[in-house]
Amino acid sequence: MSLKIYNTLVRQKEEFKTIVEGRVNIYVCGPTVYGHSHIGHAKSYVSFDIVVRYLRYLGYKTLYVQNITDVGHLTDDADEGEDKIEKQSKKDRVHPMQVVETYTRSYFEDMDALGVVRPDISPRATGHIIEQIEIARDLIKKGFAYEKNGSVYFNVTKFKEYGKLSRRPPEEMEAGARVDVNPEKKHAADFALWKKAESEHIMQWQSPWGMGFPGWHLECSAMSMKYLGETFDIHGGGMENQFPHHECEIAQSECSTGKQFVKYWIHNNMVTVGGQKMGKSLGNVINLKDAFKKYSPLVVRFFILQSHYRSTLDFTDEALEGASKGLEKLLNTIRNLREEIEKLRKLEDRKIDAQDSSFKSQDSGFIDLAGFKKAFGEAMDDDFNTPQAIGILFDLNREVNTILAGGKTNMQTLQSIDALYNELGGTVLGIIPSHVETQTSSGADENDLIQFIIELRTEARAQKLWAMSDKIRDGLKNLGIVIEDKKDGTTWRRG
RNA sequence: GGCGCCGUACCCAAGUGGUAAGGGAGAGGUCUGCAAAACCUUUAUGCGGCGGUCCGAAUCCGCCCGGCGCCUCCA
Repeated sequence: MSLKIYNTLVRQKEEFKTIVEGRVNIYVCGPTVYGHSHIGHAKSYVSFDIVVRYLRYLGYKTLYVQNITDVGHLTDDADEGEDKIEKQSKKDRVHPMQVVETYTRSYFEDMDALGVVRPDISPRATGHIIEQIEIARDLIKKGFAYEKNGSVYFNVTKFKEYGKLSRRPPEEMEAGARVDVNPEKKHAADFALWKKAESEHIMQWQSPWGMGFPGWHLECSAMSMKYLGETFDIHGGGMENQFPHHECEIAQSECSTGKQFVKYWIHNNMVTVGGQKMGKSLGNVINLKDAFKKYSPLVVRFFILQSHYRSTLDFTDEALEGASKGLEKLLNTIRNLREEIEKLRKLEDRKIDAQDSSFKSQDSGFIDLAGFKKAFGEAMDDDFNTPQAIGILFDLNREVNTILAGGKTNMQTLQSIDALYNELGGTVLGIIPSHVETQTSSGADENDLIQFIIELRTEARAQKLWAMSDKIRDGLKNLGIVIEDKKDGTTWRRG
């Protein structure tokens, strides 16, 4: 088996082949930082996090670039309207760059919480004005763009392949255009590479066409090609950006270089809330910081990965609760597994001291770890099928629980299982933390106190004082400590 | 109007030609003082409907019904 990726350019799954052997260059459209991130961002960046994690897991030396859009993204994609950052800065009465800084930090804070591995390079549009001007100049020189009143527009009629990604040729655009045609443009579908700035516009730069600022699409071409080359392997982004954003990126880049821009286009689907699209105009946007108050970031991540990245994800309390329970089940097993390993380690130390070799002869249930690993890989190879991969983790879970319950274990098997969980659920999916809290994993005074209370309860139970022992258990539960009586003693966890 | 997606049990969700993964919820059982956890069994002769192709279809084709998205904002 080898990795297959659904390429929007050809609308089907293709075998993944890198441009340079063993290396992958990937660019993903980053956020426009004028507000806090919402669950749509979470779905998008968790999805691409999986792409990057899996590529690295497969051994590809992966360079991941994701931009921060801090200028040029207008409130209207038809090159009209205000700059989003400037608009927010007026609202908050702070400098645009303060808006940018505030929400960039907020973005990374949320992504870190979700376990999203940071991009290798997070370039900002304002830091690449020179590169953007250079492409605009080049396109004018080559006859693909024209200047009008201090603004520069790309002439879509000069690029016969315009529309190849979104399958939306410009001829068809004109008829159904909803927006008024900008009189500066030769064709309704022409888009801005550079916009003339009015004097009150705070963010503006010197250019060959006077003071102005870059068009939204241009930054991605400039920054991706600067760091990844004129042709690179993967470009990702949200489905809604297929048109016009990505279509425009292709036009600018390919006309400028004369080469193919990107080999594989990956687009992730959208989040709906209660069956409806999530959008500002509908007022149903769920910010991550709010969502995290109710569901842990790990639950949100797990929930996202339980559906495929090309499917829409419906955000409902019922579904999140289900995901929360499911993840708890998975992590419970990991906790029990690691506690068992801890227990055996202590036992082993003692036995070795006593020169008793009988301990090691204990047999364990057979578990086909290689088979699970293979099945997991096949799921991921099939266009990053995380729901199926998670299903396999649950299959593994059942077998591990059976082994743990049977009590016939040995160190080596348990450690191999733990290593596999770490590899598949940890490194690749990022849903199994390397440290799941156990009663032995942290040694605070509080833990000793809990242990002491449990001992008292054990004594009460020995005397069959059920009312008392139940009272202790209920009391601890109210404090967030869950007690479980097992064959060989009582364990506890924070629940 | 143009382009596209989806409809799988009570809920979420894989499966895209070979006879329905997984999670949640529910039911029964084992273990346990009880509980929890765990395990076992169980819950779609059927995958929106109707036709068609095929030895064989949830999967391919056609029509119909229903829901949604992009072409404004938004990942």
